[in-house]
Amino acid sequence: MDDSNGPRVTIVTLSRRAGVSPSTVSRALRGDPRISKSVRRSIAALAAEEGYLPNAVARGLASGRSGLIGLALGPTENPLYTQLLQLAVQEAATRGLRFLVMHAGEGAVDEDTAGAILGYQLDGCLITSADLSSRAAEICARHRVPVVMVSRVARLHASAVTCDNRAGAREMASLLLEAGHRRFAVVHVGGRSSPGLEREHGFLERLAEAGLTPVAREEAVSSYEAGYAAGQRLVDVRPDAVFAVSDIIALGVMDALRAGGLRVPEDVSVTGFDDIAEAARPAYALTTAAQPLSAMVTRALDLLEARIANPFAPDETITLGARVVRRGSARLG
Amino acid sequence: MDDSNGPRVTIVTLSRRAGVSPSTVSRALRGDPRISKSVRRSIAALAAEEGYLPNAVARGLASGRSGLIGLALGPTENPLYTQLLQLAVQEAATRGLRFLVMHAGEGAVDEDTAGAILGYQLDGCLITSADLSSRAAEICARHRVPVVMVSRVARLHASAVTCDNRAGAREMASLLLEAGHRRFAVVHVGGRSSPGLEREHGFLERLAEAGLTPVAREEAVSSYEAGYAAGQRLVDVRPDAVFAVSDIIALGVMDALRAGGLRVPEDVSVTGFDDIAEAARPAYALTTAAQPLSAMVTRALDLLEARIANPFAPDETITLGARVVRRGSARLG
DNA sequence: AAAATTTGTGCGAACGTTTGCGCAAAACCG
DNA sequence: CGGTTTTGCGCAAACGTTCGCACAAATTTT
Repeated sequence: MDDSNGPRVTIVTLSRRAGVSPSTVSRALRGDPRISKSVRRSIAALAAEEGYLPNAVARGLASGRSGLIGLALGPTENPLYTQLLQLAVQEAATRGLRFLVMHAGEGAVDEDTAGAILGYQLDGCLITSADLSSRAAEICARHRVPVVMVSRVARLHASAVTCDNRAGAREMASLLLEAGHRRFAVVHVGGRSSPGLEREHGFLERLAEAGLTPVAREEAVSSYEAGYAAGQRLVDVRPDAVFAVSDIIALGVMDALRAGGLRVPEDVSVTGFDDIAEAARPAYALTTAAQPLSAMVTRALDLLEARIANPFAPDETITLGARVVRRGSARLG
Repeated sequence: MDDSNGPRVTIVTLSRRAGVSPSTVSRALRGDPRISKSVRRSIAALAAEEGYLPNAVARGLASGRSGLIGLALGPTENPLYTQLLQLAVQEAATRGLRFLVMHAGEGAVDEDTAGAILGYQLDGCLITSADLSSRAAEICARHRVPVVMVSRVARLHASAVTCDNRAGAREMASLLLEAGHRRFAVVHVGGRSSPGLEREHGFLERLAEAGLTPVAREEAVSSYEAGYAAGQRLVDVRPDAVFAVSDIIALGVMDALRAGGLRVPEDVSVTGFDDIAEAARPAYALTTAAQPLSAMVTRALDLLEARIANPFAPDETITLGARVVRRGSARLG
C-alpha cells in the first residue's frame, strides 16, 4: 500500500517500474487478451503492490464512458423509493456502475441541476419518481443519455420497467369481492402518477364488472398524512373495504379509520399497493399487492446496460407481475 | 439549444465561433475578472445559444477537483438516513456539489466498492451510517480525501457534526423524573453506534443522579422489528417509562407494548431520540429528542468545503443541541 | 526456406478542460 | 512624451487514460 506522500501512482508510474509502455499497462489491467498472460500477471502484482487506483475521471475522458448513472429518487417519505435506492445501489455496484444522485424528494428535478449533472457524461439515468415531470427525460434525450424509468410508465425516448398495476389492482378487487365486500372506497392520487392511475382503473374496472361503483372516492397525494386525512373523511362513510393506490396512503387511512373507532379488518378491510416494509409491521399487517422491486431493479439495469452497449437499441418496456400478499388488514376471498 | 446531431459543442467550438482562444472561453465562463466584461457577456450568450454544457469529467481531470462527494448512507429502513439524504442533496446542489453514493443500507461499506469510487477523485466524503466500521474513513484517509461524519462521532482523520446526544438524553430523563416516573426501561443498541452509546449513558447518568437504576435494559439493533421484540420482552416488566435510543426502535417498542395490552401513555410513557417524520404521526405521537438534522447537514457541508478549500485545515467536530419535542406518548414534567 | 500469419508490444494522438506564464496594447505616471 | 504599470488575452503544457495503428518477433503455412 502507498502510505507515503509521494506523487500519486498512475499508469505511467507502473509502466516505468515494469519497463513497458503505458498502453501495455492499461491493456494488461483491463485484461486485454492481446497482452501475454505473464505480463498481465506481473503488472497486476505490481499494481497491487503499489496500491494503484485507476483514475476514473481520466478513464471517463478518454473512453467516453463515465460509469456513472444519474438517479432521480421519489419522495423520501415513501419508503418505497428508499428500498429502491438500496437495491439499486447494490445491484449497480456488482456491474461497476455508480449512482450520481440528481434528485431526491418531491417534485420535479431541477432543470439546472439536471443539466449540470449531465455534464458528468452519464452513461444513463434511472428515474424512479412517480410524479416527475417529463422534463428530466427530455433533457436526457436531448443529450442522448439513455433513460430507464422504474415503477412508472415510459415517456418519449425512454425505456421502463413497471409492474402490472392494473392486474394487481384487479386481483385485489376480485379477492375483496369474493369475500363479500360491497361498499368500496378507493383512495387515489389523481393524475399525478401513472401507476396510481392504472391501479385505480384496474380496481374500478373490476368493480364495474361486478356491477358496483365505489361508495366513496377520495383523492390524496402519496403520503401518510394525506392518507390519514382521506381516512378521516371515510369514517362516516363506513365502507366495508378500502383500496388505497399506495401503501403509504393505506397506512394513513388505516390509522385514521381506527382513530375514528372502526376496527380493521372486522369493520372495514383496508388494502394497499407496493408492499413496503412498513406494511408488514404487526400494528398494520397490511394486505397489499407487492411490486417485485428487486426484479424490477435488475431488469432496469439490464435495460440500461443494453442501451449503453448499443446506443441504437430500441426503447423497451418490461412489465412484471404483481402479487397480492395477504395479511391481517383485510378479509379476503 | 442544440437539437441537432452534430458533434458536441465544447469550449473549442465556442472559441472558434467567438474568435478567441479556448483559454479565454474557459476563463470567461468561470467569470474570471481578467477577462473583459464585454467578452464575458458575449461568450455567455454564445454558450447559451449553442447549448453548451461544460464537461465535468474533463474539468475534473484538468483541475483536480471533481465536484463529487462520496456518500455513505445508513440502513434505509431508518427514515433518519433518508431524511438526511434528501436534505444533503438539496443543500449540496446549491453549492455545486454532487453525491456519488458509495453505500446505502446496513453494514459496513464494501472495501472494493469504496476503493473504486475513490477513483472518481472525490473532493470529500460524507459518512452518515452510525454502525459503519472505521474502514471507510481509513480508506479515505489513505487517499487524502477529507471525510466528515454526521450524527456520529469522529474517527481518525475526520471531522464530524453530531448533536448533543448526552444532553438530549439527560433532559429527557429529567423531564420523565419530574413527571414522577420511577420504573425506567431503556432500549439500547450495544456498542454498535456511538450516538446510541452516548444517549444511553446520558440517560442512565441522570437516573443515577436521582438514585435510580433502570428496571430493565434491553438490547436491540436500530430497527422497528428489534424494537418490537424488545417491547414484547418489556410487557411483563411493566416499566412506567421507556427510553429508546432511537425513534425507529421506540416505535417498535410502542406497538409491542400496546399489543401487550398496555396503554401509552396512561400505563407507560415511551420516548425516543431523533424525531423522524414517523414520530409525528397521530398513531404514535412520539415524544422524542430532536436532532437538528437540517442544521447538521449544513454544517457538515461547510466543514467539507472548508477542507476542500484548504486541505490542511484541522479536523473539527461540531456539536449541535438536541431539543425534546413533547407529544402524546409520554407524561412529562 | 521463403512467405504468410499470428502474437505481443510501443507510439502517439486524442478526450475537454484548466492554468502558469508570456506578451502586446492600453492606460497611467511625472 | 518616454517609461512604468495595468488590462486583456493567447500559447502550450499539463491531467491520466484509452485506442487505432504500426511494427518487430515468433509461429505457422506452403
